[in-house]
Amino acid sequence: MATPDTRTQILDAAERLFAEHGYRGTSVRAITKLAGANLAAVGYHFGSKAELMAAVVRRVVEPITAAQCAGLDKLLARTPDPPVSELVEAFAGPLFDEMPAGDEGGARTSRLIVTILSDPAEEARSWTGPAEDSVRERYFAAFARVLPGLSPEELWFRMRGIFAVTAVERLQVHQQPSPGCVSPVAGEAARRWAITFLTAAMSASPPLT
Amino acid sequence: MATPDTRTQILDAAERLFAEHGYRGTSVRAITKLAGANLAAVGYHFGSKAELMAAVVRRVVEPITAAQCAGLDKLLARTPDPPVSELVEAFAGPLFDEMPAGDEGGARTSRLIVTILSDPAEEARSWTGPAEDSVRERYFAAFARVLPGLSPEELWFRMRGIFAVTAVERLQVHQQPSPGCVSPVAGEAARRWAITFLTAAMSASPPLT
DNA sequence: GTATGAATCAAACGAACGTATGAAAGAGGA
DNA sequence: TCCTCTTTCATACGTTCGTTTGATTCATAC
Repeated sequence: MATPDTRTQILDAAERLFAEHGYRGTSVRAITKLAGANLAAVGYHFGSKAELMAAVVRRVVEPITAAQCAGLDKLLARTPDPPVSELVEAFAGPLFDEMPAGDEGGARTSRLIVTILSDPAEEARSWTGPAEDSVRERYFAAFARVLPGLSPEELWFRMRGIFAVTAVERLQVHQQPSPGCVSPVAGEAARRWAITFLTAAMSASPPLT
Repeated sequence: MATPDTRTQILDAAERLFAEHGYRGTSVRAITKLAGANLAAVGYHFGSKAELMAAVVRRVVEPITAAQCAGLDKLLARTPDPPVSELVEAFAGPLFDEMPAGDEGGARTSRLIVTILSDPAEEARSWTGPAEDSVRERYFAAFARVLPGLSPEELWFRMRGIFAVTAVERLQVHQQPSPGCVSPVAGEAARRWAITFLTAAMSASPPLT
């Protein structure tokens, strides 16, 4: 197996370290050292640390967004009113599935996603683009159609809930468990649990008042 | 109104800045400047930046944990098998309610909680203590009793889900909304939506296989 | 061979960081 | 007033950070 070029090795190292220590907790020196590259290579290949982060995020998020989009297309081609459980699966499933090659069981990707979402760095706001917004709006419309009793505000609330559960769940898989707390389960079981949990939550009747 | 002492002003400023920019994104200089104190005051009153963060977290988390604990006591004094909805409310409610004085609508607290949970800094692991673990285990036992069909692993999964939804939800209230996405709602409505959403999720039958 | 462009390298820059120091200021009792 | 203890202050130390520079290496085309 041929060793990948410097640019790719930096992307791999950065993805791993950003996921483990966050954007601000990762130094360019640590990235280039892990990648076996020179310190100046980041500037040469990416321009700056922030642009490197943007490239890392793009590489991770794009296949997830594409899978979410394809899943919705497939669902809507069959029927305009798919079951809630299948909408949930099409939306949340790719967050469990889509992993770049070399990702150790999804650890890097999941931590990175949470890092993107929760990083208070100003740069983080621009790390996702219009494609992600578009997919989210299409799912919103589909959910609104099959859950007509919900106000738009409450539906957005619930969609954020889907994201919260999948993201935090996958994050905690790779943190040491708290004492007395059973270690989280990765893989197929967690995916099934999440779909069950979220389908019930999405299907709940809105509160009366 | 008398201006509080330097120590309190530093705590307030630190809570706000840590919540907005994370632990690593906040400098001691920024904290003391916002507090109107001298740079060396952090070292004098708290010893180090990490110990200041621990003091901030303690001040925020303690009333929440206490309220969760009291709510469970009250519930179990009535019946050993409370409804799931009331367990959910007792556990998640304080995350919406307990706010230190001066908190602008809970913004600082909520962001800080998410910052604690998601900060990749090693120091963050020790920011919560045994009291939080203890409360969580008591709720686990109560949920296990009224949801006998769930394996311990799946129940832990669902409890993490409760936390994920409340934390991320409250986080997003104070971020700018994505384009096309209705702005999140704070306060009583969000609380009611969360209880509904999470009660349904917790009550779901476990997946068959 | 040799010229050319991309890629890599060691080294250094200025800025910002957390922390430490010792003097100055203030409060309270003898 | 004088002494003592707490608190505040300006300042500096040593590190680490992201970035830049200019030379060097290397493959390829002439």
